[in-house]
Amino acid sequence: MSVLKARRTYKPADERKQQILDCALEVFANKGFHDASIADVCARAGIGRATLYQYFTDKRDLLVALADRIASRVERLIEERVELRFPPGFKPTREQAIAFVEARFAEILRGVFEDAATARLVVRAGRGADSAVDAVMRRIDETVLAVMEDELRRAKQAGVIRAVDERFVARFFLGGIEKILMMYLDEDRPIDVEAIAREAALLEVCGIFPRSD
Amino acid sequence: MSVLKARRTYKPADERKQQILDCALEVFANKGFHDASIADVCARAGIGRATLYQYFTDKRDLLVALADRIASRVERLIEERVELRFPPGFKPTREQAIAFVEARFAEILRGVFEDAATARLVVRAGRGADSAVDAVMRRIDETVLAVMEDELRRAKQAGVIRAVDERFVARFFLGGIEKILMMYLDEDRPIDVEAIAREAALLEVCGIFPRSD
Amino acid sequence: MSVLKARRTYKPADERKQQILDCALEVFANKGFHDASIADVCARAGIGRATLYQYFTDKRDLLVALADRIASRVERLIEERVELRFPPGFKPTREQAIAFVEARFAEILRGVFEDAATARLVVRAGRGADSAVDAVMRRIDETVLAVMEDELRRAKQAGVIRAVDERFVARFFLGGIEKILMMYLDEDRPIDVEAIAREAALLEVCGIFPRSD
Amino acid sequence: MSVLKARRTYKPADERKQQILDCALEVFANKGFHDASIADVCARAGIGRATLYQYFTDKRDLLVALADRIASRVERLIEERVELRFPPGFKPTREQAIAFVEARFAEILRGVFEDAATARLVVRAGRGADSAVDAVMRRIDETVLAVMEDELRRAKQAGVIRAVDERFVARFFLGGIEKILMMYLDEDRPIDVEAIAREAALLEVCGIFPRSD
DNA sequence: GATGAATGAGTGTTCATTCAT
DNA sequence: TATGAATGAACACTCATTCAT
Repeated sequence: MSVLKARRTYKPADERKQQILDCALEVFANKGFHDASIADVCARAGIGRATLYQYFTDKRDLLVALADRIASRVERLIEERVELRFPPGFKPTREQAIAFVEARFAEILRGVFEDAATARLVVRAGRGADSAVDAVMRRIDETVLAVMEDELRRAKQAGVIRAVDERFVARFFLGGIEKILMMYLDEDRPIDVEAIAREAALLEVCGIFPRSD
Repeated sequence: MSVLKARRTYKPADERKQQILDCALEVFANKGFHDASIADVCARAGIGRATLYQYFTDKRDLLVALADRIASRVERLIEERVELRFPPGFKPTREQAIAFVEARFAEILRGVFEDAATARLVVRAGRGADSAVDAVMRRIDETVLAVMEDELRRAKQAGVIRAVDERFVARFFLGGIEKILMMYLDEDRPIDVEAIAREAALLEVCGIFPRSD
Repeated sequence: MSVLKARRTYKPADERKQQILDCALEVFANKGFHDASIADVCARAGIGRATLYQYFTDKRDLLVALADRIASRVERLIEERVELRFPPGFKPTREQAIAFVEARFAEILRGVFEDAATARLVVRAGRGADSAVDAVMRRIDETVLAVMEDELRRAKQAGVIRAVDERFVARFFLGGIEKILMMYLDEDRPIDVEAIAREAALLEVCGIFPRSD
Repeated sequence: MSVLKARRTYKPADERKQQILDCALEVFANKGFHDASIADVCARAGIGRATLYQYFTDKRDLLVALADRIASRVERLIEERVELRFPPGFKPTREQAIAFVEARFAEILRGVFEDAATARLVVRAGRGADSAVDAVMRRIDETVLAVMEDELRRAKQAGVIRAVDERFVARFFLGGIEKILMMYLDEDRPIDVEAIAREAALLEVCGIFPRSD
C-alpha cells in the first residue's frame, strides 16, 4: 500500500474554487466549523495549504462563501416554486390541508436538507461562537423562514388556516423539523424525508388534540 | 484608570467551585465553549489560571460539571413536579388542554431557560464540534425530552390526546421552543416565558387548522 | 471501599523530616528526580504540600538532604571498615586475591546498593540535568571511589597488584558494577550481591585472558 | 549589542530536519532531555517554535529520531566492520590479545562517543525518568552491547578467551568505559580515545593481578 | 506544627496565515 | 497556478512555591 505523493494538479480558477467549497462543505459538516482545520479542507481537496489562500482570503471568507452557496441554492429553489394561490372561498378539508402542508414540507426538506452534508452543517451548527458564521447561518435560516412565513400569511389571508403569528409559527416548525433532523443525524439514520414531512404536517395542522369528529 | 493588581482572595473550596461554575456559564454562553478560553473564565472569576485547575481537571471537566449542574436542576425540578395522573374517563375540553399544556411548558421554560445564560448555552450550542460537548448537551436534551415523552405517553394512554409518536413529538416541540428562544436571543429581547408558553401550547394542541366549531 | 480523608497528624520536627526523606527516596527512586513532583512525595508522606516547605526550603534542598544522607551512610560504612594492611612481603595467590576482592566488592555493594531504592536512585540518576543534583550525585560517587582508589593504592604499594592508574581502575570497575546493577533493575530482578561480587572480582583480578597455567 | 530580528530563512526539508536534530543533540546533551525546552532547541536552530513541529510530531519524536540517528550510526559502523574470524587453533599472545581488544574498543569509542555531544547524551542520560527516553537510551545501549557480546562469544568459542558470561562481561566493560567517559566529561577534558582504549584493553585482558612471568 | 487555597512562570502544542520560489 | 517552508500568537495545562489561617 504505497502512499503516492500526489502530483501537482492544475485547474481553472473557477473550478478549483468550487472544488474547495465542495470539500469544505464535507469537512465542516463532519467536524464542525471550529474543529475543522484549513489543513483538513486542503487535504481533502488534494491541494497545498497555501493554495487555498489564493481563492479565499480567510477561513471566514471560506465559510461565508460556503453559506452563500447554500443560501443561494435555497433562494433559487424557492423562486422556482409554484406560487401559492388559493382560489377565493377555498375551504380545504383537514385531509387536504395535511396533504398540502406535507408536500410543502417535503419540498423544503428535499431542497435544503436532503443533501446530507448540508443538513449536517445547517442543523448542527451552533450560534454565538463566531459572529461572521452566525450571520451566515442566520441568512440561511432567514431564507427558509421567509418562504414559510410567506405561505402562512397567504394561507391566513385566504382563511385556510386560523389566525396565527407567522413569525412565531414559522420558527416553531422550522425548529421542530431541525430537531428531528438532528435526531436522525445523531443516530446516524438515513434521513427519511417523506416520513418526517408526513408526521410534521399532521402535527402542524391538527396538533395533538384528539379529533372531535 | 489604573489597573490595580487584585489582591489574592480566599474562599472555601465549595464556594469557589460554584463561583467558577457561575463564571464559566456566563463566559461559555457569551463566547461559546470553543471560543472561550480558560483565561476568560478565570479573568471573570478574578482568579489565577492555575486556581481553576485545582477545582477542575480539564476544560472539559468544567463543561461537564456545568452541564451536570444544569441537568441536575432540571431533574430536581421534574421530581418536584406534581405527577401527572388523569382520572379515568377524563375528557378535557380543548381549552382545558391548552391551559394544561401551557402550564407545563411554562414550567419547563422557567426551569431550564429562564436564566438567560443557561438558555444561551443550551439553545445556541451546536453539535458535532466536540464529542464531549455533544455528549453533555445531549444529556441535558435527553433529560428534558424524557419528561416530555413521559407526559405524552401518559396523556396518550389516558386518551387525552390522539395517538402520536412521543419521541417524534417531544423532539419536534422542544426544537420549536428552542428556535423561538433563539429568536429572542438573536434579537436580544428578554425572554417572555408566558407568551411563548401560551403560543406554543395553542400550536401544540390545536395545530394551525381553523376550528371546525 | 471508602476513601477516608486522612486526619491531620502531628510529629516532632526531626521525625517528620526523616519521614519525608524516606518518602522522597522511594518516590525519586521510582519516578526519577524530574518526573517526581513535590506532590508525589507529600502524598506518599500523607502530608499537605505546604508542610514539606516547613522542613525544606526547596525541591533542591530536599534532594541535597537526601543525597547527604546517602553519602553519610556510605562514609560511616567506610570508616567502620577494617583498614587494609598488607604484611610486608605478602604475595597472595590468584585465588586469595579473587576472594579478597570479592569480599571487598560485596561489602560496598551491600552498603551502597543493597537497599533497592537507594540503588535505583544512585544507579539510574543521570547527569547534566541539574547542577545541584549533579554535585550531590558526584559526592556519593566520590565517596565510594575514594575507598576503592585508596585500597588500590595500598595494594599497589604492597606489590600485591600490578602498577595501575587507580583513578582509572576505580572508576572503570565502579562503572562496570553500576551497569550490572542497572541490568538487574531494568529486568526487575532482585539484586544478587554475592553473584555480582564474585563475577566482578574474577574479572577484575584476572581479566578475560585464559590462564597460562 | 542590538538583537536583530532574524530574517526568515529557508531550507529544503531534509536539510532543516538534520539541522534541527543537530541542535537538539547539542541542547539535550547540555541540559538533559527534560530540562531542555523545545524553545531552547528552536532558538539554537534559529527557527520559530512552530517550525520544529513541521518536522517532528512531538518532543519525544524528536528524541527518538535523534536516538535513531545515533543507533543507526552505530549499526552502520558495525556492519562495516571486518568480521571477527579466528583461524582454527589460533592462540594469541597476551600482547596480541591486548592490541586486538584495544583496537576494537577504540573503534567503538570513536563511533559512538568521539562526537562529544553524543557522548554527553548517551553517557549522562539517566534512567527511570521517562519511559520513552529510557526505551531510546536502552536501544542505543543494546546495539553496542550486541556487538560486544557477539565478539566475546566468538572469542570464547575459538578458545581465545576463557569461559565468561558474555552478557555480564559486555555490560561490565561498557559500564566501565562509560564511567571513564563521564569522568572526562565532568572534568571537561577532551576525550582521549586512544588512551582510554589502551588502558581499558589492558584491564579487560589482564585484570589487575600481577603477571606471573 | 500543619495545611487548604492560590498563583506566576513556564511548557508543549496547534493553527491560520505568509513568504519565496 | 501552485506550493513547501516558516511562523506569531494563542491555548490548555503543570508545578514549585507562597500566603493566610
